[in-house]
Amino acid sequence: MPRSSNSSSAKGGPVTLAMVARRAGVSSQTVSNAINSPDLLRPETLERVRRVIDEMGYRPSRAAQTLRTRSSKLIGYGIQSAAFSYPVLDRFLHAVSQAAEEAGYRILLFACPPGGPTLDGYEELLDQHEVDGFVLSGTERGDPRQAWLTKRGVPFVGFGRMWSGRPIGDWVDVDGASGTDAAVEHLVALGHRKIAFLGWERGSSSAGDDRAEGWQRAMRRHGLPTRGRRGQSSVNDSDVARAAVKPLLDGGATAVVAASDMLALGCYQTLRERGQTPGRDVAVIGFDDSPTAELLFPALSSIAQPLEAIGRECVRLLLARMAAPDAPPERILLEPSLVVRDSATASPAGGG
Amino acid sequence: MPRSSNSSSAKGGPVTLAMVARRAGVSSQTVSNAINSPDLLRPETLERVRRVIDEMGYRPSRAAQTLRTRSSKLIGYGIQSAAFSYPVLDRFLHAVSQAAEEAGYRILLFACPPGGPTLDGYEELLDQHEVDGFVLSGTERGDPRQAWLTKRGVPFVGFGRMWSGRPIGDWVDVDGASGTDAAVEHLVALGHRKIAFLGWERGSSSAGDDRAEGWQRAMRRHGLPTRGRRGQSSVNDSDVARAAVKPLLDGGATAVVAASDMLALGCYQTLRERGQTPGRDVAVIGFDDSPTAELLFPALSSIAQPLEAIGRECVRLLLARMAAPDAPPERILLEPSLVVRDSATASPAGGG
DNA sequence: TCTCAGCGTTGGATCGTTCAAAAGACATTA
DNA sequence: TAATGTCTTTTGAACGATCCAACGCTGAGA
Repeated sequence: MPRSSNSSSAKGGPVTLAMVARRAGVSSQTVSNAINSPDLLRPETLERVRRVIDEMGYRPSRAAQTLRTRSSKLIGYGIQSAAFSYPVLDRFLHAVSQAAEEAGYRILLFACPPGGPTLDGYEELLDQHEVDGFVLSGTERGDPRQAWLTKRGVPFVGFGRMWSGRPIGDWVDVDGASGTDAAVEHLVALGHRKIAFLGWERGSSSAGDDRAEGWQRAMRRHGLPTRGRRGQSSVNDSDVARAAVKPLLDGGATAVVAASDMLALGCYQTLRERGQTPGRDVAVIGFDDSPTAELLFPALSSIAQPLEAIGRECVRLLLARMAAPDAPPERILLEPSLVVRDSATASPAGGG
Repeated sequence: MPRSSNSSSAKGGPVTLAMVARRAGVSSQTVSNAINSPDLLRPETLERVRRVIDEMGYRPSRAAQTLRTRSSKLIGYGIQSAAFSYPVLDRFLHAVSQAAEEAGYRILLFACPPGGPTLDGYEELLDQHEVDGFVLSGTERGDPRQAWLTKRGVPFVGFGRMWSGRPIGDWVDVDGASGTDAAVEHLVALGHRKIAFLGWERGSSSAGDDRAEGWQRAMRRHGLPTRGRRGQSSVNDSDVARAAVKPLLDGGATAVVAASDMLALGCYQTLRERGQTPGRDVAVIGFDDSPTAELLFPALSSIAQPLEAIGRECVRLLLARMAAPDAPPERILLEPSLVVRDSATASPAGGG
């Protein structure tokens, strides 16, 4: 089957609908139908048209489709400045892209200025009809995007719960509380009782609060005290992170559950500085399962997010919203999974 | 100045060229000229049209522009499967996006299947006129993309030298050799003589070979032997990485320069396993300056790539290629910078 | 016999923009 | 006055697809 490409570099320019139509001896509308509503055609016509499409290597022009249908089949994603580094962004983007492509969509990147996303970028993309919807991430309290997009009737989905006052919009999130809960369970089973939590400042990050919550409820369930066992670091400051670990260790903690792998690393640092060995003297569990986790010594136990599923669900919810703008919002909470490595396999040194 | 938005959610649909024209009392072509060739208009007409454009919040429809001009103002970037994790991808993508936007372009993501990029994704994007060009990364020997794109006359730029036989195409790369050379210089200044290099298998990665080369030439310049001081790990296997470090340490190396932060971490692991402390017993320098480098204990010295500059140059070269398809190829080699942290500040323990 | 819905297909209008070329305005020159 | 040229604006036709309203024909129901 000689399937030549629709290359515009080949002589004669791109293959158009009309060219296919002429060669197949039908009108261009019929060719269009062959692609978009094959059931309208008589089987033999369909067969013939399809063969010609294949022979000529025809592919519809996205620009023309977009102009006519007013749908670009593009999904916008604002990529934040690297200030707040997200170690698994590459996997997330790959997952979203792949899921989008399976539905005939693609991801359009645009740069969000440092210091939090503004609405300008979103407005420009919309006004120019460049995108059909958005995937948001890093949605925090006070983020104006959700309300603004909702008001304008723009489809969007958030990766991360959106808790600006009353909940609005669709989102997909990971049940962080469930993850830290499982981490505590694992540590308790090993015999740990003094389990600390190292997170961010209360209220500064909703995901952080969520993860703290899981730790707290698991501790309570086992009748273990949490008082004085919660350390608060500021976001993105490794010095503060290290300082925040100290009172926890001074309090005799034999295990630390951290709200991110970065914080877990701060914990490693402080332990090393004191001449202690992470994993042996104090068990550590991180969050995110970033690529470096398994390369550390000892290998860092961490709570892995199901990124492929997240990407899939984001796209699914977004397409559903486009199809039914007035349907009730849908929220998906996915389970993370605890990846146990050497940093959390030992029982407490002093017996708990 | 009441600048209302071009929202399609507002009643009446989007603002078009014709609507602006009617309101300004000119033809739509004149409005188009006001935007694309302002010098054709009489100053007072230009002023009036511009005011109306601003009042109505008009923004040209990208789809219509694309259809007419045959240029989508989009740049394709194939994001590889997460198998080969690249820790600074987020910073690279942000940099490229930002640079692209300053030139009126945006980045279109598409998922490359695991196991190396295929041409299908590129062909589809081209045939549908979705992109004007590509940014490639992870270009290795035997990569068919460069030759294929060149043959079809598609503009592209590589991040990473493209060494498939004779060089083709434009690229931007980091002078890895210069980076490892500087690392050796730094270590020599500290008094180290037995400086090992931990890289990947010879020939498996061109960037890896390049980085090895810099180490070798610096060693030779100082009259230091390199024999038996080069360790070879396979890509992406931390066990092999750890094993590869051992002979280097057994050989009495007091410092290790690694071809990536991942490999440097393997080095940390092996040292810890032997009860040694990285940075104190053996100096370690990584490559990439991934976000975790400064969070390790001791903080990992690393060679940082100028990602913002890389993004800017990629876009610049790509646009130049589009403007002049037959111009001679341009290659940019950027200098990385050594970031010294605790892992490489001590003189050799035994005196070198 | 007449109407009418359904069949697979078609022609024409349309989406919003830019290109090419014609047309108008105005001053200059013969 | 008419011809010439320059500067500014308009007209008409694409770009390549989809939407809509019909086409002529058949068979079923009234």
